[in-house]
Amino acid sequence: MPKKEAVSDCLNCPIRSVSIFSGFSQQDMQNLDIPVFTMRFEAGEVFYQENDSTFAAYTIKSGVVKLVKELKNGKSQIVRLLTTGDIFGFEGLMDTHYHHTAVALNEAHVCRLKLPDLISVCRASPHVHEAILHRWAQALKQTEDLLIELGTKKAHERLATFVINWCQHSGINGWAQLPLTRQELAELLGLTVETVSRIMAEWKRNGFMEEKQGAIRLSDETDLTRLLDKMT
Amino acid sequence: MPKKEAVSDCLNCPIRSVSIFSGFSQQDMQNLDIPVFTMRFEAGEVFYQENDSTFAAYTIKSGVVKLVKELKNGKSQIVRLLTTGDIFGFEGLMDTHYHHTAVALNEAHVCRLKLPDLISVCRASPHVHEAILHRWAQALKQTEDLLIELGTKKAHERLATFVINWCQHSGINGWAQLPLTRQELAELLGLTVETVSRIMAEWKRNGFMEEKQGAIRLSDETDLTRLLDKMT
DNA sequence: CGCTGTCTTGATGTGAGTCAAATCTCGTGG
DNA sequence: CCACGAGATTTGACTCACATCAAGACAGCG
Repeated sequence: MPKKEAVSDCLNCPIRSVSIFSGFSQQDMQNLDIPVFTMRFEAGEVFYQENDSTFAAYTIKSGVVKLVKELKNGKSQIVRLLTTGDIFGFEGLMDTHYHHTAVALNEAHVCRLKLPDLISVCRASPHVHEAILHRWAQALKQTEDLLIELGTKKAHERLATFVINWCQHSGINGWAQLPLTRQELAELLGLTVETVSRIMAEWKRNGFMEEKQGAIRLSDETDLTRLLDKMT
Repeated sequence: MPKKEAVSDCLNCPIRSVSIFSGFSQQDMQNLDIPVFTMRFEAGEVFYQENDSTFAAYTIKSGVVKLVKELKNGKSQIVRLLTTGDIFGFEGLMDTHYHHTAVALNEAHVCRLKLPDLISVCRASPHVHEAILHRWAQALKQTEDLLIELGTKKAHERLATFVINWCQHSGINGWAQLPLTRQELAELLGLTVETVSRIMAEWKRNGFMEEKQGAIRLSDETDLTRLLDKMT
């Protein structure tokens, strides 16, 4: 069960600078008189399902969230991965139903904004409107990048691109928490569990990569990188 | 050479109802005092290249335009196909460089709006701002759909989905102009020319499809459709 | 009418999917 | 604290869809 923790203190939010309220002054924030709730979701918990009626939008304070689409044939495709500062559920601004299923991959802290409130903020503030436009653009770019991976690259290359990016973004002295199962990596990259497993196992044997309790580290980044610079 | 035809008569534009000015009244349109040019591009002509400095945005009055990305390894991926009513080059609103190369696939008539003008219109009119947000959302959806095709489906299915959609949208009594070469179909669907050619040739032999001077027709849509309803 | 580029077709190779089973991990309850 | 069991991961053997390489066939156009 997701837990509603508290009314958010947006004014002092640690991620405000990257949020949709980033352009706001102290004053603006104080005028922002709508309820925002901080909530905690456990790994595996679902924010909403594809085709549910839209109801609220979310900002991630910490944690990783996947947006998935399930197909009639039983397969799933992860469409986007979201982390701190990212927003989701904003299709509710223009559509009556969610476009994806949103699931927490690890413990996640998010702020929830009910849509009617969001809409009124949007109307009132060009800042927010603009910020949201930016987020859409960003999402599109991200999706296009993944599209290109799937359309033009082989299994090794897709996985290498992903792992390298992931380690760059969330790496602490080389080690990066990897909250995705092999299955999920497969669903993201358009592969099968077996293929993902085989490749990662191979890299670990090679010494390209280490893995320890859900975290990975690229031992010799150059090797894997060499795999990539032939491409892009 | 693209030909600048004339200053556009936006007020009486045949596609105004689907344009970003769709919410505008007669009055609004008359207040809209910025230069818009109608231009004609021939098949193969390039609107702009990826990484060019952004300069103008376009609305399609007629014709088909592809947005492509070229990779270091020589491959290309078509990221989106655009037709009447679609807009492109709008990343210029938030970025200094174009994200794709835009190419006309057949004779195309477009309206060109210089970015500084567009920005001022945007600021002045929430209508436009909102319309653009909608377009962005639409582009994202379209890209996600393609992503799913590439991530989860086999060659036959990808091609079938595409052809069926294409014929539904642009079909006149069954016949639909198909301004894409096999090569371009391949670049859109993450396949090779040979695979595309083989599959389409097979369908033509089977009687699933006919082809005549650059146009196609699904003879018995049910057969091809049956291929698909197992999926989605 | 020949040339260039597109499309088709065949022969062959291989990357990755499929099926199946062994092994590892980790949370749970005894 | 350990044993158990469910799920995740790895590995192997096999298959097959699609890429690759290599020619022809077929436009459309100067």
